[in-house]
Amino acid sequence: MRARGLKHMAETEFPRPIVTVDIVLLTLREERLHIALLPRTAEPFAGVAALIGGYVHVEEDSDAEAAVARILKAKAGLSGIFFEQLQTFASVDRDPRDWSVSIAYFALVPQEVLDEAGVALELRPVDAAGELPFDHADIVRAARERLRGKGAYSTIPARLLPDIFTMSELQAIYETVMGERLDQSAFRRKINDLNLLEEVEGEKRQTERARRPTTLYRLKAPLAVFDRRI
Amino acid sequence: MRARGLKHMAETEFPRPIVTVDIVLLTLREERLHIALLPRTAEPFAGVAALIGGYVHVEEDSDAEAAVARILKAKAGLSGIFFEQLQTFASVDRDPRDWSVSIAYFALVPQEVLDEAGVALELRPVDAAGELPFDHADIVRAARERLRGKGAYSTIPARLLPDIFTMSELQAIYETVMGERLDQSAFRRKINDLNLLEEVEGEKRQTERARRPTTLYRLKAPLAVFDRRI
DNA sequence: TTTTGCAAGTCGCACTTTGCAATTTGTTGT
DNA sequence: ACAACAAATTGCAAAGTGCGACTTGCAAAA
Repeated sequence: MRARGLKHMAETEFPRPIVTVDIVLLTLREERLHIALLPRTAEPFAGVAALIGGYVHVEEDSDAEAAVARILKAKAGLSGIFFEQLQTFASVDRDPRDWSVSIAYFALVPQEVLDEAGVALELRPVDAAGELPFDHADIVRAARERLRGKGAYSTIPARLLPDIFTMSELQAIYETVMGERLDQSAFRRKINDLNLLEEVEGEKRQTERARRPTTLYRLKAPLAVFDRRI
Repeated sequence: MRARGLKHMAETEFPRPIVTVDIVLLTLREERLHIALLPRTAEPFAGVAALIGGYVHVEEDSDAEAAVARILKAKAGLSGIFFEQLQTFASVDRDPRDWSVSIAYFALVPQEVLDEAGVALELRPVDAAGELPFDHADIVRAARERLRGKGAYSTIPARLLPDIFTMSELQAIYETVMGERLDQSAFRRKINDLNLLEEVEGEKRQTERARRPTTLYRLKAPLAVFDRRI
């Protein structure tokens, strides 16, 4: 395979760029969105906190999603979480080594799942992430915008919650993702009209202090898209 | 630059995939969306009509958009037209030569501009494009969906029209892009409320047969996004 | 036992946005 | 003058939304 790649590079006379994937892994901590970062293990920027990412391994990965799944498992101990392609960043100056292509993904994980993964990730508030190497700050910004944009029209934000959740938790997630307060009665009406959820019977949950027990729900479908804003 | 690439490939031990850009160039012919294709000049699939595309030239292109602009100019005689990144297709089996990455773009061009370019492009209805090499059928499908999706929430469809157009032409474009009929009075009301257009005074146009002269408009901003569907 | 506090969940109503049908307007050809 | 025809507007019912007030179920405090 290696030889084959080099052979064709010679034939076509075109030097090839570096190809990597980078993952903007978002989760919720204390009501705020955070990105998960890892210290880089190699130059350039060795030791600096950066997006989870790595080279595409052409012998091993059948496609870019396979590379993402492999890297999430190996570097963050996560599998089966939601991710989707965000945007590709490709230019001569984004990496000091060479012309480079980063196929960027964004991924969402409930904080419970991240805790269980038991990997030492650095979490930073997504809106105050500080300095990041390469063009990772741009990538994070693009992810934030995409989540805000698609969040209002889909059940993607629910991927930040465990499978079973309350209506208030769902509303809080949407508020966080969209960065604005939502009216409670309108929110419930819309969610009910859209018929996205099913009640999980019999398992009313009590929270710390005394209050009316909450109905629990789960998503009927893993992903639903609607054509009006929530 | 070439040597630099090879040097680092050796250092990192990772063979690099092929990197290309492919462009889904859409235009309007007889009220229908068409894709513009070009016969391939090299193997594989030499002579077969395919998406406009080519290798990223790392010595020449500062980023992926520069590669797109270069290729559009060289292969289709077009410059200054609208394009935006669509999605990246990256897998071991999409190109028989090697593991390959195609950063796909979609572009919109008014039919008048395409005619003036004077390049022999093959136009096929986007919804009946027939056989296409590689995974180009998937890329076209993704472009069609993206246009339908974003079209309803932005002035992107107007990029299929000349700078100056009538309200009916605009409505017809939206109908074509979204694949559904729209109510005339509701459409006009919405467009006016959104305050996207400015009247071009004094240049009322007459069409073939006798009718009330049409007001002409142009977009105030090259691209506007709204949060309700047209 | 009653009261209080609190979030869950519902209701009513004004206001806005939409979908649809009918009407009016400006032009040319007969 | 009027027929024909697309451009453009109007009126109204139906649907969707924002907002405040109200009811419900529970447990701790009185």
